[in-house]
Amino acid sequence: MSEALSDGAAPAPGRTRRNRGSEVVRHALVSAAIEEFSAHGFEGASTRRIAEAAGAHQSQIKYHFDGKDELWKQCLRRLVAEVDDAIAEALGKADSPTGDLAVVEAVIRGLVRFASRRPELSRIMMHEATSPSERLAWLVEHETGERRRTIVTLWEGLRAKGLVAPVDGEALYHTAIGASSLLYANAPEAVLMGIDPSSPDVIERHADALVAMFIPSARPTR
Amino acid sequence: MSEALSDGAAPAPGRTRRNRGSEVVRHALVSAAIEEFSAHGFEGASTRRIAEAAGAHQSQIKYHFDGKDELWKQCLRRLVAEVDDAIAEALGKADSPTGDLAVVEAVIRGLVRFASRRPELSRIMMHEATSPSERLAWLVEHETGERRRTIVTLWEGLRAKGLVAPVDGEALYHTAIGASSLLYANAPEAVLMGIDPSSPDVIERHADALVAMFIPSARPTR
DNA sequence: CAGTTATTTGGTCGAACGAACAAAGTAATA
DNA sequence: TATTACTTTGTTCGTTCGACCAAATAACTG
Repeated sequence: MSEALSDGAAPAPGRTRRNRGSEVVRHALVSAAIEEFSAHGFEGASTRRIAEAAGAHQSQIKYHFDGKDELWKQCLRRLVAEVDDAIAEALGKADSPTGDLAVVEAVIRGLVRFASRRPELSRIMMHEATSPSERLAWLVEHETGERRRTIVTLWEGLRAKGLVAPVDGEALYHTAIGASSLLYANAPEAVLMGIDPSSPDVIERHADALVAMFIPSARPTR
Repeated sequence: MSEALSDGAAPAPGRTRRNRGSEVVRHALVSAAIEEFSAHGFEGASTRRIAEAAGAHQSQIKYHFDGKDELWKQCLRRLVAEVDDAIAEALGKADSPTGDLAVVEAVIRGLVRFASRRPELSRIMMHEATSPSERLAWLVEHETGERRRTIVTLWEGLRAKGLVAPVDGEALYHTAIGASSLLYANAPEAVLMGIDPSSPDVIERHADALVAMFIPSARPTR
Protein backbone atom coordinates (compact mmCIF):
# COMPACT_ATOMS: atom_id res chain seq x y z
CA MET A 1 0.00 0.00 0.00
CA SER A 2 3.00 2.32 0.38
CA GLU A 3 3.12 4.80 -2.45
CA ALA A 4 6.21 6.09 -4.14
CA LEU A 5 5.06 9.66 -4.59
CA SER A 6 7.26 12.35 -3.16
CA ASP A 7 5.82 14.87 -0.76
CA GLY A 8 7.88 17.60 -2.41
CA ALA A 9 6.59 21.11 -2.06
CA ALA A 10 7.37 23.77 -4.61
CA PRO A 11 6.27 22.82 -8.13
CA ALA A 12 9.34 24.31 -9.75
CA PRO A 13 11.60 27.12 -8.67
CA GLY A 14 12.18 27.87 -12.35
CA ARG A 15 10.20 30.11 -14.56
CA THR A 16 7.43 28.22 -16.32
CA ARG A 17 4.43 26.56 -14.75
CA ARG A 18 4.03 22.80 -14.82
CA ASN A 19 0.92 20.81 -14.15
CA ARG A 20 1.92 18.06 -11.78
CA GLY A 21 -1.13 15.93 -12.44
CA SER A 22 -4.04 15.20 -10.19
CA GLU A 23 -2.49 12.28 -8.34
CA VAL A 24 0.71 14.10 -7.47
CA VAL A 25 -1.03 17.21 -6.24
CA ARG A 26 -3.57 15.25 -4.23
CA HIS A 27 -0.78 13.28 -2.59
CA ALA A 28 1.18 16.39 -1.73
CA LEU A 29 -1.88 18.14 -0.35
CA VAL A 30 -2.83 15.16 1.81
CA SER A 31 0.73 14.89 3.15
CA ALA A 32 0.78 18.55 4.09
CA ALA A 33 -2.72 18.37 5.51
CA ILE A 34 -1.84 15.42 7.75
CA GLU A 35 0.94 17.53 9.20
CA GLU A 36 -1.32 20.53 9.70
CA PHE A 37 -4.33 18.68 11.10
CA SER A 38 -2.20 16.70 13.53
CA ALA A 39 -0.47 19.81 14.83
CA HIS A 40 -3.45 22.16 15.08
CA GLY A 41 -6.64 20.08 14.90
CA PHE A 42 -9.31 20.43 12.25
CA GLU A 43 -10.60 23.83 13.33
CA GLY A 44 -7.16 25.27 13.94
CA ALA A 45 -5.81 24.06 10.61
CA SER A 46 -5.57 26.52 7.74
CA THR A 47 -6.17 25.44 4.16
CA ARG A 48 -3.88 28.23 3.02
CA ARG A 49 -1.00 26.91 5.12
CA ILE A 50 -1.67 23.39 3.85
CA ALA A 51 -1.60 24.52 0.24
CA GLU A 52 1.55 26.52 0.75
CA ALA A 53 3.34 23.58 2.37
CA ALA A 54 2.30 21.43 -0.57
CA GLY A 55 3.48 23.97 -3.11
CA ALA A 56 -0.06 24.56 -4.31
CA HIS A 57 -2.73 27.25 -4.19
CA GLN A 58 -5.61 27.22 -1.75
CA SER A 59 -8.09 26.98 -4.62
CA GLN A 60 -6.65 23.62 -5.57
CA ILE A 61 -8.10 22.13 -2.39
CA LYS A 62 -11.53 23.04 -3.66
CA TYR A 63 -10.67 21.67 -7.10
CA HIS A 64 -9.16 18.36 -5.97
CA PHE A 65 -11.13 17.67 -2.79
CA ASP A 66 -14.08 20.03 -2.90
CA GLY A 67 -13.24 21.46 0.49
CA LYS A 68 -11.59 21.08 3.87
CA ASP A 69 -13.84 18.26 5.07
CA GLU A 70 -13.16 15.90 2.20
CA LEU A 71 -9.44 16.64 2.38
CA TRP A 72 -9.54 15.68 6.04
CA LYS A 73 -11.28 12.42 5.26
CA GLN A 74 -8.64 11.55 2.69
CA CYS A 75 -5.96 12.18 5.30
CA LEU A 76 -7.59 9.72 7.65
CA ARG A 77 -8.10 7.15 4.95
CA ARG A 78 -4.39 7.20 4.26
CA LEU A 79 -3.37 7.10 7.91
CA VAL A 80 -5.74 4.26 8.73
CA ALA A 81 -4.44 2.32 5.74
CA GLU A 82 -0.93 2.87 7.05
CA VAL A 83 -1.67 1.54 10.51
CA ASP A 84 -3.46 -1.43 8.99
CA ASP A 85 -0.38 -2.17 6.92
CA ALA A 86 1.88 -1.79 9.92
CA ILE A 87 -0.14 -4.23 11.99
CA ALA A 88 -0.45 -6.69 9.12
CA GLU A 89 3.30 -6.59 8.68
CA ALA A 90 3.89 -7.10 12.39
CA LEU A 91 1.60 -10.12 12.30
CA GLY A 92 3.38 -11.49 9.25
CA LYS A 93 6.65 -11.46 11.13
CA ALA A 94 5.27 -13.60 13.94
CA ASP A 95 6.22 -17.25 13.40
CA SER A 96 3.78 -18.85 11.04
CA PRO A 97 1.38 -21.04 13.09
CA THR A 98 1.30 -18.31 15.66
CA GLY A 99 -0.57 -18.59 18.92
CA ASP A 100 -3.06 -15.97 20.02
CA LEU A 101 -0.68 -14.59 22.61
CA ALA A 102 1.98 -14.05 19.95
CA VAL A 103 -0.62 -12.18 17.94
CA VAL A 104 -1.38 -9.89 20.86
CA GLU A 105 2.29 -9.27 21.45
CA ALA A 106 2.88 -8.49 17.79
CA VAL A 107 -0.04 -6.08 17.79
CA ILE A 108 1.27 -4.27 20.86
CA ARG A 109 4.75 -3.93 19.43
CA GLY A 110 3.28 -2.88 16.10
CA LEU A 111 1.18 -0.19 17.78
CA VAL A 112 4.12 1.26 19.68
CA ARG A 113 6.39 1.29 16.66
CA PHE A 114 3.74 2.79 14.43
CA ALA A 115 2.82 5.47 16.96
CA SER A 116 6.47 6.46 17.29
CA ARG A 117 7.12 6.47 13.55
CA ARG A 118 3.82 8.09 12.56
CA PRO A 119 2.34 10.00 15.51
CA GLU A 120 0.01 11.99 13.31
CA LEU A 121 -2.85 9.50 13.47
CA SER A 122 -2.86 9.46 17.26
CA ARG A 123 -2.70 13.22 17.33
CA ILE A 124 -5.63 13.67 14.99
CA MET A 125 -7.71 11.12 16.88
CA MET A 126 -6.99 12.87 20.16
CA HIS A 127 -7.96 16.20 18.64
CA GLU A 128 -11.19 14.91 17.16
CA ALA A 129 -12.43 12.71 19.95
CA THR A 130 -12.67 15.48 22.54
CA SER A 131 -16.06 16.61 21.30
CA PRO A 132 -18.84 15.10 19.19
CA SER A 133 -18.88 16.01 15.51
CA GLU A 134 -19.89 14.61 12.15
CA ARG A 135 -16.24 13.91 11.47
CA LEU A 136 -15.90 11.81 14.60
CA ALA A 137 -19.04 9.84 13.77
CA TRP A 138 -17.74 9.17 10.26
CA LEU A 139 -14.41 8.09 11.68
CA VAL A 140 -15.85 5.55 14.07
CA GLU A 141 -18.34 4.23 11.55
CA HIS A 142 -16.05 3.88 8.56
CA GLU A 143 -12.51 3.65 9.81
CA THR A 144 -11.93 2.66 13.42
CA GLY A 145 -15.03 1.00 14.85
CA GLU A 146 -14.57 -2.33 13.13
CA ARG A 147 -10.94 -2.65 14.18
CA ARG A 148 -11.85 -2.05 17.78
CA ARG A 149 -14.47 -4.81 17.68
CA THR A 150 -11.93 -7.26 16.26
CA ILE A 151 -9.33 -6.43 18.89
CA VAL A 152 -11.75 -6.60 21.79
CA THR A 153 -13.18 -9.93 20.64
CA LEU A 154 -9.73 -11.49 20.46
CA TRP A 155 -8.86 -10.02 23.83
CA GLU A 156 -11.97 -11.22 25.61
CA GLY A 157 -11.22 -14.78 24.53
CA LEU A 158 -7.75 -14.71 26.05
CA ARG A 159 -9.04 -12.85 29.04
CA ALA A 160 -11.53 -15.61 29.82
CA LYS A 161 -8.62 -18.05 29.91
CA GLY A 162 -6.66 -15.79 32.25
CA LEU A 163 -3.83 -15.41 29.77
CA VAL A 164 -3.79 -11.62 29.65
CA ALA A 165 -4.12 -8.71 32.05
CA PRO A 166 -7.51 -8.22 33.72
CA VAL A 167 -8.61 -5.32 31.52
CA ASP A 168 -12.31 -5.31 30.65
CA GLY A 169 -13.38 -5.03 27.05
CA GLU A 170 -14.89 -1.59 27.61
CA ALA A 171 -11.60 -0.05 28.64
CA LEU A 172 -9.13 -2.20 26.72
CA TYR A 173 -9.05 -0.25 23.47
CA HIS A 174 -8.44 3.20 24.88
CA THR A 175 -6.13 1.86 27.58
CA ALA A 176 -3.91 0.15 25.04
CA ILE A 177 -3.96 3.04 22.59
CA GLY A 178 -3.29 5.55 25.34
CA ALA A 179 -0.48 3.55 26.91
CA SER A 180 1.21 2.94 23.56
CA SER A 181 0.63 6.26 21.77
CA LEU A 182 0.55 9.21 24.13
CA LEU A 183 4.32 9.40 24.55
CA TYR A 184 4.65 9.94 20.80
CA ALA A 185 1.47 11.89 20.18
CA ASN A 186 2.65 14.31 22.85
CA ALA A 187 6.30 14.14 21.88
CA PRO A 188 6.77 17.94 22.02
CA GLU A 189 5.82 17.82 25.69
CA ALA A 190 8.06 14.84 26.35
CA VAL A 191 10.99 16.62 24.75
CA LEU A 192 10.50 19.58 27.07
CA MET A 193 10.65 17.09 29.94
CA GLY A 194 14.03 15.87 28.78
CA ILE A 195 12.90 12.72 26.98
CA ASP A 196 13.71 11.75 23.40
CA PRO A 197 10.69 9.78 22.19
CA SER A 198 12.38 9.13 18.86
CA SER A 199 15.16 7.09 20.45
CA PRO A 200 14.99 3.42 19.39
CA ASP A 201 16.01 2.40 22.91
CA VAL A 202 13.13 4.28 24.47
CA ILE A 203 10.71 2.86 21.93
CA GLU A 204 11.76 -0.76 22.25
CA ARG A 205 11.88 -0.69 26.04
CA HIS A 206 8.46 0.96 26.02
CA ALA A 207 7.13 -1.86 23.85
CA ASP A 208 8.74 -4.45 26.13
CA ALA A 209 7.10 -2.88 29.14
CA LEU A 210 3.64 -2.89 27.56
CA VAL A 211 4.00 -6.52 26.51
CA ALA A 212 4.96 -7.43 30.06
CA MET A 213 2.02 -5.49 31.47
CA PHE A 214 -0.65 -6.67 29.07
CA ILE A 215 0.54 -10.28 28.84
CA PRO A 216 1.81 -11.13 32.32
CA SER A 217 1.76 -14.85 31.43
CA ALA A 218 4.33 -14.48 28.67
CA ARG A 219 8.10 -14.49 28.87
CA PRO A 220 9.73 -11.84 26.71
CA THR A 221 10.34 -13.03 23.16
CA ARG A 222 12.12 -10.05 21.69
CA MET B 1 -9.26 24.49 47.29
CA SER B 2 -12.76 23.90 45.93
CA GLU B 3 -14.60 27.16 45.49
CA ALA B 4 -18.24 27.74 46.07
CA LEU B 5 -18.85 30.05 43.16
CA SER B 6 -21.56 29.08 40.73
CA ASP B 7 -20.74 28.77 37.06
CA GLY B 8 -24.11 30.38 36.26
CA ALA B 9 -24.41 32.02 32.89
CA ALA B 10 -26.81 34.88 32.32
CA PRO B 11 -26.30 37.77 34.73
CA ALA B 12 -30.01 38.40 35.09
CA PRO B 13 -32.91 37.69 32.77
CA GLY B 14 -34.65 40.74 34.18
CA ARG B 15 -34.42 44.28 33.02
CA THR B 16 -31.62 46.11 34.77
CA ARG B 17 -27.94 45.38 34.61
CA ARG B 18 -26.03 44.09 37.61
CA ASN B 19 -22.32 44.06 38.20
CA ARG B 20 -21.42 40.62 39.43
CA GLY B 21 -18.03 41.59 40.76
CA SER B 22 -14.63 40.70 39.47
CA GLU B 23 -14.31 37.36 41.21
CA VAL B 24 -17.64 36.03 40.05
CA VAL B 25 -17.14 37.02 36.44
CA ARG B 26 -13.61 35.68 36.35
CA HIS B 27 -14.79 32.38 37.74
CA ALA B 28 -17.60 32.09 35.23
CA LEU B 29 -15.33 32.98 32.34
CA VAL B 30 -12.71 30.43 33.37
CA SER B 31 -15.36 27.74 33.74
CA ALA B 32 -16.72 28.43 30.29
CA ALA B 33 -13.26 28.68 28.82
CA ILE B 34 -12.21 25.30 30.22
CA GLU B 35 -15.17 23.79 28.44
CA GLU B 36 -14.36 25.55 25.18
CA PHE B 37 -10.61 24.96 25.20
CA SER B 38 -11.01 21.28 26.03
CA ALA B 39 -13.52 20.74 23.25
CA HIS B 40 -11.87 22.77 20.48
CA GLY B 41 -8.26 23.43 21.46
CA PHE B 42 -6.74 26.86 21.94
CA GLU B 43 -6.77 27.89 18.30
CA GLY B 44 -10.24 26.53 17.64
CA ALA B 45 -11.73 28.16 20.73
CA SER B 46 -13.67 31.39 20.35
CA THR B 47 -13.58 34.10 22.97
CA ARG B 48 -17.04 35.20 21.87
CA ARG B 49 -18.48 31.73 22.52
CA ILE B 50 -16.71 31.62 25.89
CA ALA B 51 -18.12 34.97 26.91
CA GLU B 52 -21.61 34.03 25.78
CA ALA B 53 -21.52 30.75 27.74
CA ALA B 54 -20.42 32.70 30.80
CA GLY B 55 -23.16 35.30 30.37
CA ALA B 56 -20.62 38.00 29.70
CA HIS B 57 -19.38 40.13 26.82
CA GLN B 58 -16.28 39.40 24.83
CA SER B 59 -14.71 42.66 25.96
CA GLN B 60 -14.78 41.46 29.54
CA ILE B 61 -12.11 38.89 28.69
CA LYS B 62 -9.81 41.74 27.80
CA TYR B 63 -10.79 43.59 30.94
CA HIS B 64 -10.47 40.70 33.41
CA PHE B 65 -7.66 38.69 31.77
CA ASP B 66 -6.11 40.99 29.22
CA GLY B 67 -6.64 38.46 26.44
CA LYS B 68 -7.08 34.89 25.33
CA ASP B 69 -3.63 33.71 26.41
CA GLU B 70 -3.92 34.80 30.01
CA LEU B 71 -7.43 33.37 30.24
CA TRP B 72 -6.03 30.06 29.04
CA LYS B 73 -3.32 30.12 31.68
CA GLN B 74 -5.88 30.74 34.39
CA CYS B 75 -7.84 27.73 33.15
CA LEU B 76 -4.80 25.53 33.49
CA ARG B 77 -3.92 26.91 36.89
CA ARG B 78 -7.35 25.94 38.13
CA LEU B 79 -7.29 22.48 36.51
CA VAL B 80 -3.82 21.66 37.80
CA ALA B 81 -4.86 22.77 41.27
CA GLU B 82 -7.83 20.44 41.00
CA VAL B 83 -5.77 17.42 40.06
CA ASP B 84 -3.31 18.22 42.82
CA ASP B 85 -6.20 18.29 45.27
CA ALA B 86 -7.57 15.04 43.92
CA ILE B 87 -4.27 13.23 44.32
CA ALA B 88 -3.67 14.71 47.76
CA GLU B 89 -7.09 13.52 48.82
CA ALA B 90 -6.47 10.06 47.41
CA LEU B 91 -3.21 9.88 49.34
CA GLY B 92 -4.93 11.07 52.51
CA LYS B 93 -7.32 8.15 52.33
CA ALA B 94 -4.51 5.61 52.24
CA ASP B 95 -3.88 4.21 55.76
CA SER B 96 -1.63 6.55 57.66
CA PRO B 97 1.87 5.03 57.73
CA THR B 98 1.37 4.01 54.16
CA GLY B 99 3.89 2.04 52.20
CA ASP B 100 5.21 3.23 48.87
CA LEU B 101 3.18 0.66 46.97
CA ALA B 102 0.00 1.91 48.58
CA VAL B 103 0.96 5.40 47.50
CA VAL B 104 1.37 4.28 43.91
CA GLU B 105 -1.95 2.49 44.00
CA ALA B 106 -3.68 5.53 45.45
CA VAL B 107 -2.17 7.74 42.78
CA ILE B 108 -3.32 5.42 39.99
CA ARG B 109 -6.86 5.26 41.33
CA GLY B 110 -6.85 8.99 41.89
CA LEU B 111 -5.73 9.61 38.30
CA VAL B 112 -8.45 7.40 36.85
CA ARG B 113 -11.18 8.90 38.97
CA PHE B 114 -10.06 12.44 38.30
CA ALA B 115 -9.78 11.85 34.56
CA SER B 116 -13.29 10.44 34.47
CA ARG B 117 -14.78 13.19 36.61
CA ARG B 118 -12.85 16.04 35.00
CA PRO B 119 -11.64 15.03 31.53
CA GLU B 120 -10.98 18.62 30.51
CA LEU B 121 -7.40 18.71 31.75
CA SER B 122 -6.42 15.62 29.77
CA ARG B 123 -8.15 17.02 26.71
CA ILE B 124 -6.38 20.33 26.88
CA MET B 125 -3.02 18.66 27.44
CA MET B 126 -3.59 16.41 24.45
CA HIS B 127 -4.52 19.39 22.31
CA GLU B 128 -1.51 21.44 23.36
CA ALA B 129 1.18 18.80 23.36
CA THR B 130 0.86 17.90 19.68
CA SER B 131 3.02 20.81 18.60
CA PRO B 132 5.56 23.09 20.25
CA SER B 133 4.31 26.46 21.47
CA GLU B 134 4.96 29.04 24.12
CA ARG B 135 1.91 27.78 25.96
CA LEU B 136 3.27 24.25 26.08
CA ALA B 137 6.64 25.47 27.34
CA TRP B 138 4.91 27.50 30.06
CA LEU B 139 2.82 24.50 31.00
CA VAL B 140 5.76 22.16 31.45
CA GLU B 141 7.86 24.72 33.23
CA HIS B 142 5.29 26.05 35.66
CA GLU B 143 2.60 23.42 36.05
CA THR B 144 3.42 19.85 35.09
CA GLY B 145 7.18 19.32 34.90
CA GLU B 146 7.78 19.20 38.64
CA ARG B 147 5.01 16.68 39.24
CA ARG B 148 6.43 14.37 36.61
CA ARG B 149 9.86 14.46 38.26
CA THR B 150 8.34 13.55 41.62
CA ILE B 151 6.38 10.65 40.20
CA VAL B 152 9.27 9.25 38.20
CA THR B 153 11.64 9.43 41.15
CA LEU B 154 9.24 7.50 43.36
CA TRP B 155 8.68 5.00 40.59
CA GLU B 156 12.34 4.36 39.86
CA GLY B 157 12.95 3.51 43.51
CA LEU B 158 10.26 0.84 43.49
CA ARG B 159 11.32 -0.30 40.07
CA ALA B 160 14.86 -0.98 41.30
CA LYS B 161 13.38 -3.26 43.95
CA GLY B 162 11.29 -5.08 41.36
CA LEU B 163 8.05 -4.12 43.06
CA VAL B 164 6.37 -2.52 40.05
CA ALA B 165 6.01 -3.16 36.35
CA PRO B 166 9.17 -2.87 34.22
CA VAL B 167 8.35 0.55 32.78
CA ASP B 168 11.36 2.81 32.31
CA GLY B 169 11.29 6.31 33.72
CA GLU B 170 11.28 7.88 30.28
CA ALA B 171 8.02 6.25 29.29
CA LEU B 172 6.30 5.91 32.64
CA TYR B 173 4.61 9.29 32.83
CA HIS B 174 2.95 9.28 29.43
CA THR B 175 2.17 5.57 29.65
CA ALA B 176 0.35 6.00 32.93
CA ILE B 177 -1.44 9.16 31.88
CA GLY B 178 -2.42 7.66 28.55
CA ALA B 179 -3.63 4.41 30.01
CA SER B 180 -5.66 6.15 32.70
CA SER B 181 -7.01 9.19 30.83
CA LEU B 182 -7.61 8.49 27.15
CA LEU B 183 -10.87 6.63 27.72
CA TYR B 184 -12.32 9.74 29.34
CA ALA B 185 -10.52 12.39 27.31
CA ASN B 186 -11.92 10.69 24.21
CA ALA B 187 -15.27 9.87 25.78
CA PRO B 188 -17.26 11.08 22.73
CA GLU B 189 -15.49 8.46 20.65
CA ALA B 190 -16.02 5.75 23.26
CA VAL B 191 -19.72 6.54 23.38
CA LEU B 192 -19.98 6.06 19.63
CA MET B 193 -18.35 2.67 20.17
CA GLY B 194 -21.06 1.68 22.62
CA ILE B 195 -19.19 2.35 25.85
CA ASP B 196 -20.34 4.53 28.73
CA PRO B 197 -17.17 6.01 30.22
CA SER B 198 -19.20 7.73 32.93
CA SER B 199 -20.36 4.43 34.41
CA PRO B 200 -18.91 3.88 37.89
CA ASP B 201 -18.52 0.18 37.12
CA VAL B 202 -16.41 0.89 34.06
CA ILE B 203 -14.32 3.42 35.96
CA GLU B 204 -13.61 1.25 39.00
CA ARG B 205 -12.81 -1.84 36.95
CA HIS B 206 -10.55 0.28 34.79
CA ALA B 207 -8.72 1.47 37.90
CA ASP B 208 -8.48 -2.11 39.19
CA ALA B 209 -6.96 -3.21 35.91
CA LEU B 210 -4.35 -0.48 35.91
CA VAL B 211 -3.37 -1.22 39.49
CA ALA B 212 -2.94 -4.88 38.58
CA MET B 213 -0.87 -4.00 35.54
CA PHE B 214 1.38 -1.40 37.12
CA ILE B 215 1.82 -3.16 40.46
CA PRO B 216 1.93 -6.87 39.62
CA SER B 217 3.31 -7.62 43.09
CA ALA B 218 0.24 -6.33 44.88
CA ARG B 219 -2.99 -8.10 45.72
CA PRO B 220 -6.04 -5.97 45.10
CA THR B 221 -6.93 -3.84 48.11
CA ARG B 222 -10.12 -2.23 46.94
C1' DC C 1 -3.29 22.10 -36.40
C1' DA C 2 -7.80 23.04 -33.91
C1' DG C 3 -10.66 21.54 -30.24
C1' DT C 4 -11.26 19.92 -25.70
C1' DT C 5 -10.32 18.72 -21.17
C1' DA C 6 -7.46 19.13 -17.04
C1' DT C 7 -5.20 22.04 -14.00
C1' DT C 8 -3.56 26.37 -12.10
C1' DT C 9 -3.89 31.17 -11.03
C1' DG C 10 -5.61 35.37 -8.97
C1' DG C 11 -9.00 37.64 -6.89
C1' DT C 12 -13.35 38.40 -4.23
C1' DC C 13 -17.08 37.39 -0.88
C1' DG C 14 -19.15 37.26 3.63
C1' DA C 15 -18.23 35.53 8.14
C1' DA C 16 -15.63 35.06 12.23
C1' DC C 17 -11.62 36.03 14.70
C1' DG C 18 -8.84 38.69 18.76
C1' DA C 19 -7.82 43.14 20.12
C1' DA C 20 -8.80 47.64 21.25
C1' DC C 21 -11.17 51.98 22.79
C1' DA C 22 -14.66 55.23 24.27
C1' DA C 23 -18.82 55.80 26.57
C1' DA C 24 -22.17 54.40 29.83
C1' DG C 25 -23.63 52.41 33.91
C1' DT C 26 -22.93 50.60 38.77
C1' DA C 27 -21.03 50.48 43.31
C1' DA C 28 -18.57 52.30 47.01
C1' DT C 29 -16.74 56.24 49.69
C1' DA C 30 -16.61 60.72 51.55
C1' DT D 1 -24.88 64.34 47.32
C1' DA D 2 -20.30 64.56 45.02
C1' DT D 3 -16.43 61.95 43.90
C1' DT D 4 -14.02 58.11 42.62
C1' DA D 5 -13.12 53.48 41.24
C1' DC D 6 -14.96 49.41 39.20
C1' DT D 7 -17.48 46.96 35.67
C1' DT D 8 -20.20 46.52 31.54
C1' DT D 9 -21.65 47.73 26.93
C1' DG D 10 -21.36 48.86 22.08
C1' DT D 11 -18.65 49.47 18.30
C1' DT D 12 -14.77 49.40 15.31
C1' DC D 13 -10.25 47.89 13.33
C1' DG D 14 -7.35 44.87 10.78
C1' DT D 15 -6.65 40.02 9.89
C1' DT D 16 -7.65 35.47 8.61
C1' DC D 17 -10.79 32.07 7.53
C1' DG D 18 -13.24 28.70 3.88
C1' DA D 19 -15.73 29.00 -0.16
C1' DC D 20 -16.28 30.40 -4.64
C1' DC D 21 -15.73 32.00 -9.54
C1' DA D 22 -13.74 33.53 -13.85
C1' DA D 23 -9.84 33.73 -16.57
C1' DA D 24 -5.43 31.85 -17.98
C1' DT D 25 -2.41 28.18 -18.97
C1' DA D 26 -1.07 23.32 -19.78
C1' DA D 27 -1.86 18.86 -21.58
C1' DC D 28 -4.18 15.90 -24.37
C1' DT D 29 -7.12 14.26 -28.53
C1' DG D 30 -8.87 14.35 -32.88
